[in-house]
Amino acid sequence: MKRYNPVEIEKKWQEVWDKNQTYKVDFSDHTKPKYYGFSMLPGITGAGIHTGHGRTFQFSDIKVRAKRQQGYNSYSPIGWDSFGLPVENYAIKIGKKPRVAHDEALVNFKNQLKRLGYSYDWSKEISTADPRYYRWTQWIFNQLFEHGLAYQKQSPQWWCETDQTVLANEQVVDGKCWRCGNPVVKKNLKQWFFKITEYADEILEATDDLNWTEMVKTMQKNWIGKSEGAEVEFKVDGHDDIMTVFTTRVDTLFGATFVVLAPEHELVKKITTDKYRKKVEEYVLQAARKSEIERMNETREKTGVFTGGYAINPVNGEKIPIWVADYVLSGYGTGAIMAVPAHDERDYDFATKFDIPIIQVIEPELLDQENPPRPDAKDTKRNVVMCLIKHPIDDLYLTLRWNKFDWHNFVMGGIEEGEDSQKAGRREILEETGYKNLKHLKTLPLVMNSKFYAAHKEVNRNIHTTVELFQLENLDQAETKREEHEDFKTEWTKYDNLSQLKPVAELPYILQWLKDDRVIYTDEGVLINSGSFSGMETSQAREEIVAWLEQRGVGRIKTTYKMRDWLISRQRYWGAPIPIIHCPDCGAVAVPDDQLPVILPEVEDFKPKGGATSALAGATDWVNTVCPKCGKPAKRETDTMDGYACSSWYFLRYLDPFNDKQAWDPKVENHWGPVDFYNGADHAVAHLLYARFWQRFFYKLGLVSHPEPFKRMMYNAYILAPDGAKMSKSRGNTIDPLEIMDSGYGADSLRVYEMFIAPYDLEAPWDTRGVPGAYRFLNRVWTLIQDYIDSDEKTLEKSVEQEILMTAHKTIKKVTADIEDEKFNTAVSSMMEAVNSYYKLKEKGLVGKSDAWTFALESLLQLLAPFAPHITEELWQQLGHNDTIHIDHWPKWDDKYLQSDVMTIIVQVNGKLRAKIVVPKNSSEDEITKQALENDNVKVFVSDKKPAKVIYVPGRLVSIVLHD
RNA sequence: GCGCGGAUGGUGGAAUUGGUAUACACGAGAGACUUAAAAUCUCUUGGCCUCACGGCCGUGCGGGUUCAAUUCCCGCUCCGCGCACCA
Repeated sequence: MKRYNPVEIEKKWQEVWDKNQTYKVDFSDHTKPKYYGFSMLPGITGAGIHTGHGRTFQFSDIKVRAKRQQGYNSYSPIGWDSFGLPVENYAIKIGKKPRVAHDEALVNFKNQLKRLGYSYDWSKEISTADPRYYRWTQWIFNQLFEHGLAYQKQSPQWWCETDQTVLANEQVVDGKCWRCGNPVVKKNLKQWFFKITEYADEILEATDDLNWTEMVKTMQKNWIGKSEGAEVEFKVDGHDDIMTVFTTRVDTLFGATFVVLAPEHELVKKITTDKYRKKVEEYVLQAARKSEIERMNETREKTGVFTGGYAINPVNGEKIPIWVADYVLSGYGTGAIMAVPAHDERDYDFATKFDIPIIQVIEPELLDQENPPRPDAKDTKRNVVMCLIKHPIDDLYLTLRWNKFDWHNFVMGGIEEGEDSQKAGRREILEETGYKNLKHLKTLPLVMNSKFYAAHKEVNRNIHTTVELFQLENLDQAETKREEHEDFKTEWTKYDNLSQLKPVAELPYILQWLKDDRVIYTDEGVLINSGSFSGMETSQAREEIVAWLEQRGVGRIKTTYKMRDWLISRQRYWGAPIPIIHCPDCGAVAVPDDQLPVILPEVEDFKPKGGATSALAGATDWVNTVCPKCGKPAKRETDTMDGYACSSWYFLRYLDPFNDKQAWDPKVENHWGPVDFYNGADHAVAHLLYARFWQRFFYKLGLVSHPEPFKRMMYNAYILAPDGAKMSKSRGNTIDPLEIMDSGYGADSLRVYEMFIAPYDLEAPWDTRGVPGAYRFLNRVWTLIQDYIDSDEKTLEKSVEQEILMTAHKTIKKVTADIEDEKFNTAVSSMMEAVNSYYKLKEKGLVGKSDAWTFALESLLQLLAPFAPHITEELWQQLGHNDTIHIDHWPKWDDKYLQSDVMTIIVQVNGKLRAKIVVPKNSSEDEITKQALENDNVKVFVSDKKPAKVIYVPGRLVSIVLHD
């Protein structure tokens, strides 16, 4: 019997696959359905890949391999993200030129990936730094430029001092550079942008329908950050200037008691009066000096200064002060806001700090769930005061416990003509409780509308409640004159027990107020203090107030996005040159398509110089050229493109990698696009948004057949290091797949463990004993099949044959479904179960050549092939097959083998498992329940009691319910 | 702070529409084979009680719905991730 030697057979089969071009795809072959899948383009670094990356690549390999076996023409390409910061920084580190450093690192990458046995079509390998590739990246730039989607703009941008370049918003994480982790600063520079914002709405709308990991969809939606609202114009008092603000809550316009400009806002200088100029200038300067990191780490303590200017609220003509504060961002909306402190937390904090009035303009509408209004009762409307009365010393509140109703609440009463709520409160307290010496502490700054059925008066109450907090100075009581004592008793209640009061619909707000001394109502409700709009629902008011403003030309509906345009300029050498020539007469002129590629010139010193220009500026021969339009001397653009540009279309180049007439042939894309399966553990926002943007642009140009590039995007987790930390080279805790393979376990064991370790979306720590475990499993598969090969013909007993076939068919069904559902870990488990079950028969000497065994073992190999391609190919051949197992070999199951002629029924007594009974499949309900009740153990628990109920769930259980 | 996940043995993790909790693997223990070890094979392995049959408890905590809850509902605690003054 041959022994399982993974190192030997893996080498052998990798050579055979290479030679036979087993995984090579013929694009023109349309005889089979296509399947196009792969993982995110690997970025070249000095470190190579670790087992976490390996797992990521393997997910797509399994999907593609399974489809290939299922009769699809499966294409899994491979390529390299060769341009960009990681390679350049690595080159600087090892003191070699980027091209050389890249080529050397690539050797290790290729070796790793080849040894892992991924089914790539290596004949179509691409690299983004290959001029034959970036020629078309530049061509796409020209297309965008031509369509007004690439433009140059001077603006403050993120700048990384360490990497000496600007960064896109998406590449700044928590105020730090995504690459080096150092804090970034803002620099005002002239930069190239792609106008992704033009596609924001389109991309957003299409997001929900994508079959993508939900988290990624949510992140993208948040990143786009669409918010629908209105612009409102405020006249500046005594100026011709108009101050435009953006708001999503135009319904709160009557509650605006001040307006705020961002420190960078252009109006700040103009409207500041001389008296406040010094302070304002100081504040603006200070805000500019603050790094973003400082702003983020700060507590949210509001700061700001008054400008001396006033704005006029268009809706009521009120003059309200104009402030400058850094809690208003210059880059969002109009960089100016109307502040409504009653209904916005930030504005509230600011207003309380600077003593600015707060005006409530929305009243919450509350319904008492336990005592809802009754349709047959009369409706009564009242203004009411609710009195919270604190004990003079202890943390207790005076409450009323009602005799006839299940009520427990605060002292309440109507506010009468000529009374204010405080006065009414004092009167009610005296009348109902007799307490007379109280001091008023405060008023809840929120009047609430609530509706409930008042049982003691048999009417529906619709009340507007003002809540007053009093404290007793002492416990002196006057005689209470009324008979109300008969209705309730007074009671001191602890703060913690106030939540049990009823009926008090206002309770949540009251409790929050007592606890935090801060209640800001930001939800929907009904307008008050809002002129002719009072009484209107907020949603309706939003529409009507905008209409009102629009009529007068001082406002309009407006949609704003958080997403900004994509900044693509990089002041670094190692990237695709931006194909632009700056001509003194013609301006920025695109290099004509037939002159592409603009080859990245060889330079001696490629290191960043730190200025606003890249190292390319030093290549004078290259920089100095002539204008393609007028022929006059002109200079080339020296910025290179963001590496993300290169990786935003590679999935299209994969479909036509050697085309030197066009980026890809739309006819090929029409058959092979879009990508059926795509996965990765990074780039949830940046790369995936950029790729979607470009795909949509290409779609408009008629170059691709679908508006979305990736049908399925599976966002997987990375495996953690054995120490539970993130695997990283700097921590020194990475695990190199080569090391594991070289130690004798081979790629297949590693691959099986990678899939078995955890579900794809779970971060699980790497267990160094996991690969040996997977090896044991494969070794059992090997032994089992050797046993079969060495055996003679055998006639199996019927029951044994049935058992084998049932296991085989069950496993086929389970693994097929699990791969489809991307539950790779349970797919492996079920194959292990099958092998364990076959092994038991083997130990009994029951393995022998027979149809059942042949089917069981061959189908097992076919199911295992995507996970462990080498051992399965070897054993497939040993079983006498001359073709590869990896093409067109997938087993089918038949449900008829899954049925057994008996079934196990669980018997529960009072919900507890008491017995299991085995009954023939066709038993009737009566037979089964009868048998259940006759079971000895069941009898013990039923004893002499009579079952009150017997529930039978067909094929599952009998549940016997006894009375006490 | 807001949003979204999650919490199951010593460990990684399984469990259709609510219906045998802990599949599979790792680790641990015992045994077989062996001069011995490794490898391999078999058995045991949630806790407590019991000679055993079996019983009681058990899926982060506290309640609820149900004949029946890891699963559904309400309230909490802790952990992870995302967003973070976005008007």
